[in-house]
Amino acid sequence: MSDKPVYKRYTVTSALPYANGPIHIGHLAGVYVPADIYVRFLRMNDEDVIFIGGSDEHGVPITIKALQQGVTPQDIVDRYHGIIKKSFEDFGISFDIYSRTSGKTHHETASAFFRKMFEAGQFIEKVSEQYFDEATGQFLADRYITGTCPHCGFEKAYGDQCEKCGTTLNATDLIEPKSVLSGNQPVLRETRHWFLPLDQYEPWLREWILEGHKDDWKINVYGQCKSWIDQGLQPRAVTRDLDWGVKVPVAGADGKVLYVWFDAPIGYISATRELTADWEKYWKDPETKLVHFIGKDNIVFHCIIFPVMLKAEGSYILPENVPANEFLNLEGEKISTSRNWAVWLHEYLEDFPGKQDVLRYVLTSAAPETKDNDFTWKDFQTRNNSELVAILGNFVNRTIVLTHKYFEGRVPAAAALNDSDNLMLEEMRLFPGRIASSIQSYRFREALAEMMNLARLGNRYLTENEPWKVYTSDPVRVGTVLNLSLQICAQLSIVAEPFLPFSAAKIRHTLNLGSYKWADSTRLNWLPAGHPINEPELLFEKIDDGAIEAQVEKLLNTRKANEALQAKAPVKPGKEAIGFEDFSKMDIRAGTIVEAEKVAKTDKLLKLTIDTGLDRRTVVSGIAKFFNPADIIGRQVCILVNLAPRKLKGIESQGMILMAENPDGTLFFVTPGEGAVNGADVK
RNA sequence: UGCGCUGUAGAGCAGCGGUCAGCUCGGGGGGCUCAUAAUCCUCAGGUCACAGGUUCGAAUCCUGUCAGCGCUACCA
Repeated sequence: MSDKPVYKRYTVTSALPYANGPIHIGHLAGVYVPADIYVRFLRMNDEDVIFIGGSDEHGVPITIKALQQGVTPQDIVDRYHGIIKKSFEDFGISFDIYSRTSGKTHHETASAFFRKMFEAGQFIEKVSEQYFDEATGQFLADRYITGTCPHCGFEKAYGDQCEKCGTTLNATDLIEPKSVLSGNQPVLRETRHWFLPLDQYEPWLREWILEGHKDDWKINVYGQCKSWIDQGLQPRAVTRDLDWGVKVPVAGADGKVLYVWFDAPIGYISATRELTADWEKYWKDPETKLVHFIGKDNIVFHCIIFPVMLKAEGSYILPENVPANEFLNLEGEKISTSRNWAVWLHEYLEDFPGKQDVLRYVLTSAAPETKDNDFTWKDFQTRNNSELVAILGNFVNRTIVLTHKYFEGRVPAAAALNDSDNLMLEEMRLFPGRIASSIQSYRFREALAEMMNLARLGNRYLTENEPWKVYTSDPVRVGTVLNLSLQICAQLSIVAEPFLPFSAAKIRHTLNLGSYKWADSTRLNWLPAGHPINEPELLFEKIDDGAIEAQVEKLLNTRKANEALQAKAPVKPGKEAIGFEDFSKMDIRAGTIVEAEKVAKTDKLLKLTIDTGLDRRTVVSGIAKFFNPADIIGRQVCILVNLAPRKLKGIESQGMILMAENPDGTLFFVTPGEGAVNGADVK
């Protein structure tokens, strides 16, 4: 960091949460808590810093959700924007502004941004054929088209991906495509779009990222960027045929909007404009340090695409760092908004009132900084009870209580210091620097642990000096010990501020202490002798098993509800009638599985060898989730033998095992029944 | 399929070529009693995912394998 330029101010952004659901602990741990720690720290250093957030409110999923619920997209985003904004405020995420991309300023800003690039010839225009729904008179986004997957025959595949077999699709690949809007078959129609030629920026990206940020970007971020650049960048469309979003501000672009990933990051700029008339210095002055806090899914957009946009536009600075975190799981499973598998911030705030700092603490100490991590309620409880309560809360409490007990709530004078005092003070002096250095290099977990070590130092100091024993013989010595212990509390109130702002304020109140800057944290003499302090109040309280069990119960209910929902899935509707000839074309035989093994690097596939009576052949079958290879060897099954061979993961599959499938996806073998010989004809 | 990140004591992490592999929580033992049965000291616990290789020396570098997660272009 030493040979880096010195910055005059900071622009800190945190990923714009998508306004189709509330905020959950994954968002917090990955993005908002670390960003908030960072900016609180900068503010304490008297840095000129703005902290930008806002809701990302465009994009197809929101229009789909609106359609499903029979309301407008604006209704959807209004609802979630409100919930999100309020929960951030209550939680103490200290945004300077929390804006939204459906706002007027944003539409103007994004529009102007596009126009400037457009006029400078920064886009490529391409005409292509896309599906158009004649009934509703609009082009269809890929997610608005369903049809039969050409790979697995699943009938509800989307235009971009088949959720059954996972294959990435083009809408035009679908067999019998249908419009989600009208149910009609859409027609292909020509449409014009604008593309950002990322490929042209490849040399520049190489220089800027691969050489310029080799050492200061996190390894996961750098690796991901390198991977993208090395694979070769392609032009990306920046417009869509949709009516929800920022209108494309170009003649002849009616019915088109900016694609959501193009407009969303511009939202950071729009929010800054709303915040201050002086916004340009935060975005265009090279002496401003721009930092994006994001999750790992957003790396490419913030490290490649948005920088290319900024570069192409020409007048903006580039991010100095993009500290992306990995993901947080919940009780061993991926957090999922749609499956309601989450701890929602607004619910947490209701269930645990006044405990913002507990969650901040747990999420910071278990932050997924280098790899995915797991949040469990048990861990939440343990960290609260045996760290926050036992180490930090207890130290402050015992110091305050002792001061009241022996000195009527006034800071006693420190007499002559002995070696142990001086040693302790020397250690104390080191903490602020260490914590600062960790925060500056985005190691918040480490910084927090260091802060806790200061409380540990305090506990050890008290225990070693035993004021409760010494008092009868040497009250003056006790005065010294408590004076120094109180100074530790004061220092804690300063260095804990970025992590635990609510508790830091509580300590300050108890100590009857004003606010201090980070630079004051090495002073060590904040409390003069005679200074009155307030009555002790507990910083943290124990969380009992009942509260934890209630939360776990809540999750179990969610899981049950999800399973019930799955089981309730309706039986598929019948297919259209076929003639006997069609049926008799199929050659189905009884056969026996003689070998079975898992196909490497797949979840679902088993490689089976089947004795069909006619021959022995290899069949690759997607049943690994339900059957172990060892359990099915020797089992008799029905097999379609005259199916054209197909390669799966490089293995040629010669036929298909007949399976019955429940609506929830559970599979069952279709068995010929006792006495059937291999090769028996099934008809 | 390709690429990226990750894999270290029961749990969460640090170390990333060279003193006995460290820290926090949990567990065992002891001390203290000011404190929310909290604190303090101490002990036990690891063939550093696996297999090869480079090196005087590897958790640390290289190759391969396995596992988790993500990305692979319209997904926010």
